[in-house]
Amino acid sequence: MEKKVSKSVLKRLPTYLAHLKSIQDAESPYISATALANALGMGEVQVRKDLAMVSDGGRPKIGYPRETLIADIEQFLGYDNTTDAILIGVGKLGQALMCYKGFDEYGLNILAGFDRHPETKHIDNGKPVYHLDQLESFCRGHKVLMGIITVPQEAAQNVCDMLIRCGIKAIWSFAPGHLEVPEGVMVHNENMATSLAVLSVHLQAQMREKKEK
Amino acid sequence: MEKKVSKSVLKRLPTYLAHLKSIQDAESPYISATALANALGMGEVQVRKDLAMVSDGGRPKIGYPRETLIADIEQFLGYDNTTDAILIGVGKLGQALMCYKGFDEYGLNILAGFDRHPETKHIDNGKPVYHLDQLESFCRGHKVLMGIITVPQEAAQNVCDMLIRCGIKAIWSFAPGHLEVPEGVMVHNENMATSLAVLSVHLQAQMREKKEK
DNA sequence: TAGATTGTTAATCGATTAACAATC
DNA sequence: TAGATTGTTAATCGATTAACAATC
Repeated sequence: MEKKVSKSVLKRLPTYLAHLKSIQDAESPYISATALANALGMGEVQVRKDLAMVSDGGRPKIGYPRETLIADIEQFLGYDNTTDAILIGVGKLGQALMCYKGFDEYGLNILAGFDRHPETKHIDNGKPVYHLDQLESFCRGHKVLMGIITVPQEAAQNVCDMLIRCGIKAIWSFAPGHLEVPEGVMVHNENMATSLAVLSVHLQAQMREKKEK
Repeated sequence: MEKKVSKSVLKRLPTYLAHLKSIQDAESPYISATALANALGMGEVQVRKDLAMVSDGGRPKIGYPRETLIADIEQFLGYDNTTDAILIGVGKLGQALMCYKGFDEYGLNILAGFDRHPETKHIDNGKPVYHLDQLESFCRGHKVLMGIITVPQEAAQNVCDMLIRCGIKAIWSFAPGHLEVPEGVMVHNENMATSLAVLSVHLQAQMREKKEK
């Protein structure tokens, strides 16, 4: 356990975690890699290997104790100690994210939103919205390391540069374009266009198939 | 051009497209794979190979005519003819997606939203919100093939089953869990948890590094 | 012609899958 | 013991990168 884990493994871990949590009231307190794989439609060898990366609680014939496995994955993903984040661009999407309660489970805590026109924005759950001018002092003061970008594409790189000046090390961007960042800063693009591309091409293939019959 | 394209290539295409569109007023009407690669921080061989999959307009020494390339990628991704979709679960996220104007560019058109309590929901841009009871007749009537799921995890599989009964072939889900679907139907999970996992692990590594110094 | 760029063919790398030994 | 399951080692597969020939 605790070896170097590739990005592909990393991306599968939350899926396991979600499933493990969803069956917490099951009969047995144990679950095998095989059972997990079947439930998620994945290869059992892959699941077993992935689990071996983050846990060492597996026992032949029995499987993994569910609670321990959940704890191991959460610890590995850093969900056990919360990450503070700020969000820039309090439009509809920004508001949706700020109000989403599920992030607690992932150890994410959005402290505040920032916007060019904070006075017109209101967040249902009472989280504050500040003017962009206050970004740097807030980030430094609260030692914030993660920034969420939900501004239009035109403003994204600009906002990104600001975040970097504020000491942000991880950026979660919902703007469709590429962002230029220095080394040591990680950007993850929540790329809706990518998802649509995959689905769109699938539908095209489907329709072509149908026609040919 | 028009060969079988792997998923990894598919996922990169929207990135190229976005960049190409963002520089439409550049001096030259041509762009080389090298230039694209540099702008996006990618390997130039990879970009060239990707482009070769969808276009045949590249000319040595000159590069690709930008407009043609854009058209080729859009055609390949099926962005040129619009896909009609419906959305289920008109909460904050659902509303944000229904109001997002950028989807036009990807050929996606969200016709309507469906909800268990449509009377309490209102969409800014006037798109209709219907009761779930009307889902099947609407989908059949409008020959809708794509469904977007923005309901809480507990309801997701249920809604998913409904969509399949309505003849939906592509599902874009924002619920965090795994969805069970029959063959021929594609699910794409917009998995926020995955993104967070990648960023979270990066931050952990960063902090560990800092401590060690 | 020389140089930049394309597209293809071969080599490398990494991730997935298969085979198998270990263990409860 | 027999069978299920783990974890590891080897084989396969696919995707990326490197090398090179073709072309404007």
